[in-house]
Amino acid sequence: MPRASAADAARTAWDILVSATDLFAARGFAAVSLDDVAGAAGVTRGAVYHHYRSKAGLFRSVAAKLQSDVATAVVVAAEGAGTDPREQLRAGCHAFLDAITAAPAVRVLLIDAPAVFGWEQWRRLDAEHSVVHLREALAGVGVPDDLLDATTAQLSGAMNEAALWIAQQPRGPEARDAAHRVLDRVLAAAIA
Amino acid sequence: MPRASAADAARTAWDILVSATDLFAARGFAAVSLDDVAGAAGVTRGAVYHHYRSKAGLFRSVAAKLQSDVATAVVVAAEGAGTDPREQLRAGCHAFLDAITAAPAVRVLLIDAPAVFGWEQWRRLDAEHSVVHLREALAGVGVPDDLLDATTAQLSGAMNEAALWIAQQPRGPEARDAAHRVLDRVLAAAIA
DNA sequence: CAGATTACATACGCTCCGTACGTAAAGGAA
DNA sequence: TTCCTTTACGTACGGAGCGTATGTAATCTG
Repeated sequence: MPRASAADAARTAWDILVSATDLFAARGFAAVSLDDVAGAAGVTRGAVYHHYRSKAGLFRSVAAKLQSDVATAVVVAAEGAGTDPREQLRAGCHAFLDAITAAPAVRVLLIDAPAVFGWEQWRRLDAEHSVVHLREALAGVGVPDDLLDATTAQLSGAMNEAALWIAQQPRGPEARDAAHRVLDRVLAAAIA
Repeated sequence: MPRASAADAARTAWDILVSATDLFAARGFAAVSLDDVAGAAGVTRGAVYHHYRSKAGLFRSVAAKLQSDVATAVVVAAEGAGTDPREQLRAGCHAFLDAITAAPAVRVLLIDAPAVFGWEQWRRLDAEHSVVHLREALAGVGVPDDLLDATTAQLSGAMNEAALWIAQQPRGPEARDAAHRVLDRVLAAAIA
């Protein structure tokens, strides 16, 4: 089979990434083979291994993309919420809930990623992109240093579980509303 | 090779379960083969498949055992905390943190289980054993019905993440102490 | 325009899961 | 005791799927 130009190659890599995102989100990491991904992208496994190191490497790229999208939404919301650190924290947290439940991100980021990468490695990736902002925001509203990491972890855990709960709930709007209200109470406690 | 009596068979099943628990906790579900488990237990894969339906079935038994141990510790602590529902809730939650971080349970229950079973199925198993008590306790301290599930989810998520955080932290006692203090603040908010 | 490199496809070995089958001992029934 | 059935494994086999090695043609570079 012939070969494509540099631009086409980038397109191929992108197609693979999109197909992989859809399949991983729908079936989970373990239930998706690289043949599935290659077939959905219209290429063979050779192409996948050319653009990504391994199945885990491909998954890493998928997760990084989703993570980045969520983080962007959070930052935008926080910056658009004025200058009060408390209000920025609130806006960012609520935006996180909405962003991570809207995308096909929930399963990939919150279920499979820790298992595929191992928790410590996943934690580092998460910390670099998303949790940094939460940690900084909590520091900004006066959470004491010795409780900062523990507070960040528990708040992050609460939001993640809330996202999973929303995603699985049949009544979408009501569940989302309830989750946001509970999150406000939890937030109030964390920054009290 | 000869055959063992009924008592010996139960012992074999138990040995397999123990070996599997150790290996799954140490390396994670995906990185452990049934040959590894069989070898550690001193049998062949045939014995494993005789006592358990599949790799996932074996993992399910491992998770159920760990889950049951944690739940028992929580119930004992709650019952030993007097009759005040608030105090029972507090005692149960703190006992949960200690129990799940003490056992080799963290990785199995909080990282691999959701990925292996899928979140909804895992959620059902978890709800039956552990989260029921949390939900009942929260209802008992006056959390309104329309926020009960959301509160249960977020509190559970906060505790799970706290457990993972403790397990990964180099300074064990300090981290544990910080997590318990933050948990008290979160609890206070949830039941306010 | 010729060699080097890129962008794939193809082919192969290896690991590992699940199942089918074999087998020998245990636990009754006569 | 003796036979028969069932249990408790071990062994052997097929298939899926990952990763790597290799082939090949088009593109880029000088």
